[in-house]
Amino acid sequence: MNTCPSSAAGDFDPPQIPLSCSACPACARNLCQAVARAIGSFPDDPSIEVPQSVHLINARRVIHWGQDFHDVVPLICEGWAASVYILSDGSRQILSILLPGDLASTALLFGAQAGCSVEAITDVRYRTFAQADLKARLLNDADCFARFLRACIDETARADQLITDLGRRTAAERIARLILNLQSRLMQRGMAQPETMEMEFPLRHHHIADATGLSLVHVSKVLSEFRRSGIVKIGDRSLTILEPEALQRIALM
Amino acid sequence: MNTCPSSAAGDFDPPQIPLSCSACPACARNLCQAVARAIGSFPDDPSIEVPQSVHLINARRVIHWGQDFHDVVPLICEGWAASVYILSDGSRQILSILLPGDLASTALLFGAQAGCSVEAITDVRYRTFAQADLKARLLNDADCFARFLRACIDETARADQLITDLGRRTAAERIARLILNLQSRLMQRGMAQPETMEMEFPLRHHHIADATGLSLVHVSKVLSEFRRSGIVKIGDRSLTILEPEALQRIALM
DNA sequence: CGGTGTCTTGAATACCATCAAGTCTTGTGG
DNA sequence: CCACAAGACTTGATGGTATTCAAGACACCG
Repeated sequence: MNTCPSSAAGDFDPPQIPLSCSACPACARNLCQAVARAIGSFPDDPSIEVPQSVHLINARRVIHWGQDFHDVVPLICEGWAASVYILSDGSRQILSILLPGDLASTALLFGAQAGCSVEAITDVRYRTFAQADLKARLLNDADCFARFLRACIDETARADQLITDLGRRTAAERIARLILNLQSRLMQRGMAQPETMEMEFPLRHHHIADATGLSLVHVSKVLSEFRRSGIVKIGDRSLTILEPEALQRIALM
Repeated sequence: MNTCPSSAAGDFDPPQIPLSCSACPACARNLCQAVARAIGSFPDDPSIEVPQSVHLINARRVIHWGQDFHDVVPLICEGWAASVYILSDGSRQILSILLPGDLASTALLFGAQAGCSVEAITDVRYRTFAQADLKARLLNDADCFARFLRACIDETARADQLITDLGRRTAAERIARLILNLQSRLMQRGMAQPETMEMEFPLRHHHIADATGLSLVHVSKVLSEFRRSGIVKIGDRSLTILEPEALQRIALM
């Protein structure tokens, strides 16, 4: 795991960047590769590396403030993050959990101020892209554009699912679906074992609560019930799905 | 009001199409004009009119089935519609209420099957655009592309707001926000009176319930309370906001 | 060692869903 | 034109799901 001294500015080891980007499980299927190549900051050509666009940040720190204006958009390279909307009374709603390769928000690419913040769940390495660069590239590079559209569609589909989850499903259903969705996304990235059904799971209960629109206390009760009935095993930042069929039955898939 | 005999196929009066499109309050600010001009079906050049892409449909009918594949996407010309996700147990969640000028879903433009249906709330006139035409145009026409991005951003922002509404707000808050959102969107189109605060309001209670994730019964109770306290007046498919400040206070804006 | 963050459990309560019954309107066909 | 059915809205009673409040256990860290 990366640990960052304190500041968000680039305090890192330059030669490691190309190495870790090449190993990034999301590089091939996401915007990252296409955009970075287009802009000229991809490891293909380390001489044009743009190191100041890469940042390390500690868990529970804010990557991107929603109320500010930005001309850049962050892309998660390593670790977990979340885009969060914070209400005036202090309560919070997680709009999306961001995994490696995810852009903070595809719409935020163009729309300056989105109102939602991005927070690190684990220690996170991310890079930022300038809106102007991206906008120009999308119209000139068909591959970029196709990946961008794919990312938009995925994001919209997941948002629609989340809306129906919050509007029409019970607590157990929401939590089961969150787990299954994360597992599926981790599998796409080769970050979860297909056989053992074990996955990295750094979410705290309050993250699950904010993602599912529930209270922290109730999340604890539902998860305890899942554990008692032998559906999942949770331990030390990891989660194992012991009975996938049971979990899918709960999730109404 | 348009009344359509029965079928969804084009059973209409061709010369009226250009007339009504010119009068469309959404034409100027939306994709419609730019795209239609690009594809060659805009009233600017009636000779290339594509009448078979225009449809009339009755209230409570389905415009677009979510489980089917489509190579076209509907754009609302007149009337109100809704994009709805239907669960296996029959319960429903409205993802978005569609007003004149709205594309059913900007992501659906490219992603074939989205899983959500589009239903007419009132009698609706809509036109369909072929995905292929649009996709090509967006890359060639900067004005088209800009409007498309704007529509994407608006749609994403409203989806994010809906997620936090459903996850973190009470019934009264959700309903107040729904009313204010609709009023704001109608104003943009010149379809609501700024002075009298009166607006067309064809939503049934079950529409409000499905849009806010509440039960039909509870919607009735909250609206009755709003009426009793003199905040809104509801009558014959119209709604008047009598005390805007009170409504905004409830909505936590 | 206190401070902070995390998780758990129980009790009381609030919010909203469900059930049920009734009124009223709208549309349809005989 | 009337009868009937279906849709729309309201209201009260009851119950369940999830929140809030509260207190305690545990781990981690400076």
